[in-house]
Amino acid sequence: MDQLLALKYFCKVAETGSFTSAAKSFSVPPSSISRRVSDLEASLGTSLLKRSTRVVKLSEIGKIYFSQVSDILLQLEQSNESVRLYQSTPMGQLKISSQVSFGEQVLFPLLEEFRTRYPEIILDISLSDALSSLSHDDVDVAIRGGYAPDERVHALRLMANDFVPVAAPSYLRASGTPEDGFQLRSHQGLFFRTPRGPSPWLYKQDDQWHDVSGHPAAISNNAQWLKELGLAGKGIMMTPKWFVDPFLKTGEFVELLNDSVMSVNQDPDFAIYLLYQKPRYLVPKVKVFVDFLVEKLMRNDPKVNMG
Amino acid sequence: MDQLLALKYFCKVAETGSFTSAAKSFSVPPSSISRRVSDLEASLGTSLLKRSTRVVKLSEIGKIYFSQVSDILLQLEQSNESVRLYQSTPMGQLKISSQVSFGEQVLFPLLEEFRTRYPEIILDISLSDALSSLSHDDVDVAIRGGYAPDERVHALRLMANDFVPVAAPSYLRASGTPEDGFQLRSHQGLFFRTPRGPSPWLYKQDDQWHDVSGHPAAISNNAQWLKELGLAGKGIMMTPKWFVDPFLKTGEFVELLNDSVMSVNQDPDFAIYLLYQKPRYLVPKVKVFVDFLVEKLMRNDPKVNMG
DNA sequence: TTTTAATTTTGCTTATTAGGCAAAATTAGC
DNA sequence: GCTAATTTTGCCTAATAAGCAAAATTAAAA
Repeated sequence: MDQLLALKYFCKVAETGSFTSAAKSFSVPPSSISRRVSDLEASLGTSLLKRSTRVVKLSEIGKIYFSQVSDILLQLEQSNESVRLYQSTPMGQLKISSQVSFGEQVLFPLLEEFRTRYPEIILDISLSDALSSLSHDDVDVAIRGGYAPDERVHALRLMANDFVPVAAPSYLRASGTPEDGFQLRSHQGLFFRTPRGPSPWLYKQDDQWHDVSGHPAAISNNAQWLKELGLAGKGIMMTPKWFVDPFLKTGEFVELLNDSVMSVNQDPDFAIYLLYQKPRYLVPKVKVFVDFLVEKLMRNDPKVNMG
Repeated sequence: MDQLLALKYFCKVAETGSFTSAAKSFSVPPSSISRRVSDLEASLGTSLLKRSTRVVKLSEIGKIYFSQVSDILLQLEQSNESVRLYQSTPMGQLKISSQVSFGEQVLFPLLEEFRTRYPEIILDISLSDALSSLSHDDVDVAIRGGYAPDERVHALRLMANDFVPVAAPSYLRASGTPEDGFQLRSHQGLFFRTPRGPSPWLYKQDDQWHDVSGHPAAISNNAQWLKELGLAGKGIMMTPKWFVDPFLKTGEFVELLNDSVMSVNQDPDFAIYLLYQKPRYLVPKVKVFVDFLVEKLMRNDPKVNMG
């Protein structure tokens, strides 16, 4: 027996005092109401209603039961309603995981606007360069450089992650400006260590990739420190453009080998990806965050790749 | 969709963290759990659970919904339980309607024991000689002299309602003692007025009923007053034995025409009936009252007639 | 009292939905 | 990468609610 249905029928009969009118309000034949209420009574082993053809009245226990059940139905309806509200108004904690440097450089400056736009969303950002699996940790969205991963997550290509070699003018004055990729091998290098090891310098020539890594002057997983070393003229650094964009504009960094294809990775789909779980019914807080980042970051890089 | 079932499934999954174990506790295949929960999510338009093959966790909204819903399910279970309790422990108001004289003479002396035995039943007695229809007024049981009535009520024959003519010794001394039924016609009569008019005196001879009503000395619907008149020697009264039983024992009243068949009614099934509604599931307070009266009144008159 | 009309209930059939089983898909841990 | 536990899907069967018409019931009117 669909007990909840029976309860709804029973309450409506109790309210209207009639099987017929209850049937009308549910758009079912009166016989359905009669049967469902009878089922309910049978399951409780009690008469809830005193029937007569003209008037249907509640029995004593029926009155008690009705007052309790109608309240319960109301509560349930409110709970369902609150779920729908949760759907419509983005709210709750939004847990974001991001690479450290991207987070500091790109994400943080954007978030204040996001917080203003969605004040009911509480942001919980954790920056880490460790590979975070979405299913493992309690993260709603993750941002990381790499490629589109496994099946169960959406991977949205946020922006390019092209690596370019840069150096401070003081370094170039002291050590010379490399004219082609292979010359990099004789230069000082500032290497970022990913969880999979230091990123090599890759140079593509004639459809062939060559490792042209220079002498390590410093290796770190802290991009900020490497950047400071670079600004101080300690060596050449392979870095995504977005990481040093302000310094390229002021001339504190100079981009090298403009016409060459350089990378730290041979995969052409290497990019910054926004990863989020693929729930059947997309949670609104996630949806608005995804939309927000797309709006802010994909203006000039609209190549989208759904995983 | 059986939403209540889906809610139960969902809560069990949330509690156990597993579809399989939830399925076991309901003795259904895991696929049923999976489908019902999916239905629920679809109807809410949200993901309640974060599934992975090993661990099932609640989503943020799932947590909120679960805490509310599990409470609601608990409340509902308690309501159902309270109905069952009501079933097992006789309690609540018991509305009894009775003829005035029977109530005063027979019922009231018994009720104190009943009240002691079932302290949770609140008795609500209304005495009236009007014909009360059970379906009309808010009466649980009705006691009245008459015959088994319509179909929808149980009519339990409580005890005989034989009418006998009685008179005070002082009256008999003054007016003589009637030796046969027809002599009653020349006597003074104390007549009880039912809602259908004064009750006649009927006398059966050779399978024939004769109206042998005497001269009306007084007519009233108040049996108490008529009894007092009778005791004062003002006339002969046709009365059920139970009404004057104590006075017959003390000799204040004398029963007349012991061997004759006298009545106020030609129906052989005329008796005191206990009437109660025929609910599908007999309310315990009614049941125990019926049982109580049967125990007290039907010892010597066990002829039962179910309507 | 009898009749009438509104209402509930019952008997049937049809449509919907949950259960049941097996196979496929998924993923945590070895 | 493989294994084992778990969830999900596909397909069928069984259970149950809806739908309709007819019967039963009874409060109110004639």
